[in-house]
Amino acid sequence: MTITTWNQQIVKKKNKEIVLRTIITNAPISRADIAQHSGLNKATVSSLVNELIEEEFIYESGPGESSGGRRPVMLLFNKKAGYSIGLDIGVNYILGIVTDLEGNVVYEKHKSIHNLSFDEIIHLTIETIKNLIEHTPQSRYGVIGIGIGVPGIVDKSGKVLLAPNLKWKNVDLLDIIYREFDYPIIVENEANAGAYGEIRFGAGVNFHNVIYISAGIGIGVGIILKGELYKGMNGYSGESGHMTIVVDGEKCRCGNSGCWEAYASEHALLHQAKHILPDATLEELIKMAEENKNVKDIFQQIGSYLGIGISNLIKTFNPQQIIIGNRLAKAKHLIEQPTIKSINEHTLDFHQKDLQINFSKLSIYSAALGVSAFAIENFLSIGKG
Amino acid sequence: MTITTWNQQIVKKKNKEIVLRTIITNAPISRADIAQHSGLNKATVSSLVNELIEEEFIYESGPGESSGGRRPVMLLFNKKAGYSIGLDIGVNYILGIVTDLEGNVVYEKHKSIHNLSFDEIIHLTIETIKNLIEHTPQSRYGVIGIGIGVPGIVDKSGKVLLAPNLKWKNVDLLDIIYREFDYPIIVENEANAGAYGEIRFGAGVNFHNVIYISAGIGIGVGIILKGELYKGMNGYSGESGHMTIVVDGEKCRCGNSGCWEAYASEHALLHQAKHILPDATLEELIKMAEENKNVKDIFQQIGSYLGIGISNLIKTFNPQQIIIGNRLAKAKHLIEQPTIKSINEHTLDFHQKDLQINFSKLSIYSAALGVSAFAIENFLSIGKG
DNA sequence: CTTAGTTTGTCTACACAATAAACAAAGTTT
DNA sequence: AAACTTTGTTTATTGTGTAGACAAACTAAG
Repeated sequence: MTITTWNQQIVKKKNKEIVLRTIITNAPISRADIAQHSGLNKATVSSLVNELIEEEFIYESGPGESSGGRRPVMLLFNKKAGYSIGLDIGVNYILGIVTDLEGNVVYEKHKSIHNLSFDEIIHLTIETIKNLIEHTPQSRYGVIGIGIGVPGIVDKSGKVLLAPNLKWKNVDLLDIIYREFDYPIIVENEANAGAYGEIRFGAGVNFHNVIYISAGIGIGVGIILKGELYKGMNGYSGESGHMTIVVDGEKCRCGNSGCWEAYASEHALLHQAKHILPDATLEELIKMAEENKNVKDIFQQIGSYLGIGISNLIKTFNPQQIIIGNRLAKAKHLIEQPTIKSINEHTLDFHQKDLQINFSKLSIYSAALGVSAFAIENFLSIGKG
Repeated sequence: MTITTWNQQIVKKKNKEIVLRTIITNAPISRADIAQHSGLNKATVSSLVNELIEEEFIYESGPGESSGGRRPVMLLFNKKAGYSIGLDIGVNYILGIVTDLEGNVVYEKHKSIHNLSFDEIIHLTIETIKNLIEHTPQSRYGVIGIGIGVPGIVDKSGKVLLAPNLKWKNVDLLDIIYREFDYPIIVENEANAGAYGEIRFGAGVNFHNVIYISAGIGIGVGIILKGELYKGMNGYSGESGHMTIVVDGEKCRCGNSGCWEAYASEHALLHQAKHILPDATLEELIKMAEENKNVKDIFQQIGSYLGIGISNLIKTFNPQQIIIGNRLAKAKHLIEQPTIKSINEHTLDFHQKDLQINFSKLSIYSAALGVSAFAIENFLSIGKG
């Protein structure tokens, strides 16, 4: 059982990473500026930059503006050094994307699915990945990894223990996919993926303590602390949708009663709207709410309950930002006000100071971009010499 | 804005810390064993060990058992290299302790207080610290720091924003104490301190994701993630006592209704016992419960509600361990069973796998030992050359 | 008791990364 | 045209960790 010890190689690797991230964040930037920005010596920066150029992670884009002396050589991140693949397996869709290293989608494949068997879903997933790989542009490092988001409980080895809406139990998804594709593979819970997608490319850029509320059929929570995803002991964190907000309240699908998601999810919404229009979809109800006061009231109530659960999380985490995402975010114009009002009423002023409450910016792409970002992150931190 | 860059000095410091911690954890241990255990080179270990001996952080305790060759020289941590001071300011007591670097209490001062004014409490605190310093044994590094735990919301600069039970508001306690004592000072919320105390010296030793429930007059929560205290954006995390568990439920002192602590705290207990015996104390009720079924039932109900809130936290954090501490832990024999039963009923099997539910081991010392440990930790990581 | 082998801890030569300072290159300002 | 400024590279130096040789101190087998 050896610990991570420190030596010169690690120092170099860490500093190289600092240089690369400085370039990614501040591009275009010169060697001299990197040195000043990072505190590293000019010579060190020069040497590391040259290695990064050699490895095609960055490139020189030509001279910049002089500030009274020799003109600097500006450096840019080579976002096309490799490409990442992200998949979001939903209840009635599979969304696959190919992104460059900056998270720009260069190709996507969206398929609606209905009542497919387990085998059919797996087959479709594999076909989708094959298609995505085929459509990945040529590059130095090629496909640098595959990330897959799933609406369920995923352990740290990439096994899906339970995905009620997919009716999956103990599916070793990572293993199944790895048998077909010899790339680094990441399987992650959809809420965790969405959270990461948003802090990397969406509403949470530059935020470090973020709680992402994935409000869909159920409610999942993605927890970003100190800029990193928190997963808990086994990877089962963020099941806050099942926290009790009404002791002995409404029955929940999980067997308990009074769970948050029994009051504030899409499921709860559809359930409440049943007596107005049975079998309505979220999208239909959003339209109806324009003219039907009763439907509008239901959205308001959902927002209000959403705020109560969010308030609970705020008290526990004292986060910098709350991001509301997934399907209910489509009803932003209907639920934003009641949600915020409810949060205001239930939360102490302390906790609301400096707190941002936002909706997802990446819409349906949150989770797919998130898993894609995991793969990129992995590649950038271990992929370099 | 310079980032932490990596160079040889930092490498050395980190490795020295690894060597020291290896000794602390595995003492008595030889140089050769440290090398094998840490992965560092024998020569490196030898050199760092000699520096640590020079600095009196460790010492050679003589030859150990041979394993078939030259007998090893065993090394021990010099727990008497310095002493730390910890204070727990409670509602009706002040507890001060002096501990060695291993957290052993070498001197303590316990004072009960009643209805003291703010100035009187501050004065008493300062007098207590003076007394503790006087009773600190002579050592190489003397008093290495002072930690103070307070039942209230503390920001990251050591300011007490709100301590309802002390009736404090915006008290810059760190500054007040620092004017009197020129030592490193740490002011921390009582639940955070208790959590840290327990993972360092109590029920949570060797656990890394721990939620500490400080169940006193109110309920505070200390959150240990990946072995570190999580404090949130401003330091206000862990106010989970005010999470809603019954929408529109019992009125809480915070202004909201249905808060967890309105159902599961000492305050809730005393409130419910009012009709049986007005003005009873927790200690009296614990005694009464032996023969009075009604009182026993109240404890059971408190335990049951305690479990509901704990279950909420388990779903969110997927922790490795729950530790129940502070005053209600005195009623362990009364509330343990109903609490665990309630947790079982409200929590998914996944989350209960590998989960430990324990009561505080340090009784009244949790918080004082915790802040003392903060000071020690601080000293050991930055105090070394 | 002798001898061979083992373990511990130190010493020496070396490799490697960061750094400071000198320097060359390429610009601006007066 | 001369002096100054800024950028980026080169060179010599410093300070780490490491491998391997070594001496010291022990065990075990004959």
